[in-house]
Amino acid sequence: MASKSIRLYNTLTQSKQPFVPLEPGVVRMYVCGPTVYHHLHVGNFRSFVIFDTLARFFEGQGFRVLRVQNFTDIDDKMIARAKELNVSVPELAERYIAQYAEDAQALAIEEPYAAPRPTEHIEEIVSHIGDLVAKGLAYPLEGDVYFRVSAFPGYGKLSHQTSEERLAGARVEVDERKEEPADFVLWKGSRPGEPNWPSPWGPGRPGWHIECSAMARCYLGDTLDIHAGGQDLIFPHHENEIAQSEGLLGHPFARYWLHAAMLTMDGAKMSKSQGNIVPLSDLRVRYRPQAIRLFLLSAHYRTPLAFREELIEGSEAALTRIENCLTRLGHLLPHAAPDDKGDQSYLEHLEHAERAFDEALSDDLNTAQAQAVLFNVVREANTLLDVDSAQSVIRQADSFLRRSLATLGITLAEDAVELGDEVERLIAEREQARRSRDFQTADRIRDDLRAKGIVLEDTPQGVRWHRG
RNA sequence: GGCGACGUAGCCAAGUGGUAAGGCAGAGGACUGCAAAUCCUUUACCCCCGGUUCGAAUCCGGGCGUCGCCUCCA
Repeated sequence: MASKSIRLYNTLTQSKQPFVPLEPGVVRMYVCGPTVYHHLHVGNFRSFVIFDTLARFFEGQGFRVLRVQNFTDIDDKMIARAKELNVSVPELAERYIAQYAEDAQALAIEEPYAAPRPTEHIEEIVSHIGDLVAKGLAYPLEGDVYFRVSAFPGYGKLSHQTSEERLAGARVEVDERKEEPADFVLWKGSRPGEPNWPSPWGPGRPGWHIECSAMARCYLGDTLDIHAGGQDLIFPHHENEIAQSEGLLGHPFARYWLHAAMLTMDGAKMSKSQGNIVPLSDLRVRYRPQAIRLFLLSAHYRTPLAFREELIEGSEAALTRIENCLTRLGHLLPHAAPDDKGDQSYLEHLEHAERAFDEALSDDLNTAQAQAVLFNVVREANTLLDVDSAQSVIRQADSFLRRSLATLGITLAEDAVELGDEVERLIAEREQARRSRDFQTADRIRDDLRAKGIVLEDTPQGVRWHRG
């Protein structure tokens, strides 16, 4: 059979490559996290959910995953926003890190191995910059420190464009003090009143790009297996990280660079600066978070995904369909034939589906394809349950669905098992009424319970209920 | 202008050489006391024009259109 290898599209090589970790069985993965100055929107979470799913898949395949995802808690935006809200920068950071945590929990994003913040790693950052200066790769300038792009020959290898090529279309004001327009800031001297830390070049704060280089190295070592983020980070952020890290250390910073495409809204990228954002904290109270996650994984991660609220509604319907299937499986299990063999051909079919599901995710994390496999199993299981069922089949279908959902990070809330005596009594009463063909009473009870959020469904195996 | 992508049913979206996954929505039907759930049926000239090939949504060329990055950005 084809190799079981996982293939990932590497932005660096612009091709899909078999994934081979540096250390067998361990995946060292750094995901660029958010700047915590505002509510995060659904678009931000697309990439976090995607790379969380990748980590879950690796784990399911037996890897140990060291996933680091940072919080940027100091930069110009943080300072400006803190001033706007009249709070300190650390207070601002705490507020939005807490907000992120709530959002992430709702979307079932697993706790990372580490969630570092630059303000807690100033020492490593300053030291990294100092080494770059000593090596001639950076130069101090009036309290700032800049990276000398001309001293790093590989600059442009990730974004596949040299700085000269970029210059042609440059529409940006160039800081005339810099040696070259492409040089970027590593350390930013502070102005009065701004948060600052001591350094050999005077008080200041880290530039944006350096934090990831320094913190990734700190937690994961000199070479990462995977470095991931949104496509909009390819340039300049990740290009600069490569320069900072490889310039200093002299070997590859990350072996696989993964980039998630943007979530779009009316054809344009969802982004704060364009003012077309939907904060996750708003969305998740209107729609089930699991449905939001299902939606975010409904397209392949390198394809732009169109966002509209009605699409989330569609995902809710799809999610309900899966849950109904699981409910049916659970409900029918006690009534099924205790036949150990079950339907042999269907069991084989399920095994095939399991392979197909893994294969889809192995192929550059094709979550859309994986979802298709999952929904096919839902339909086939339903078909089977309509006519016949054996316990072995039910158990296996149930376990396939649960395992697949867990891999995608779709965690289903189990209905509370307790209905309460009163409700139990009403359900029994309705059953009695139905048996005596008193449908008026039966329907009245059903309506009453529905009003209380308990939905009854009559099946050949007896009444079934769910909350809704 | 440079670099990188994309254009598949009403909508979202898989599929990189052998006549098109999946989800949502719509229509019809089966089942049901009625519902609910479920199942079945049903909707695609794969942007356009050339080329390569026995054969292309899939490869090549051209065109049209859209998006991203080049400035903070997941």
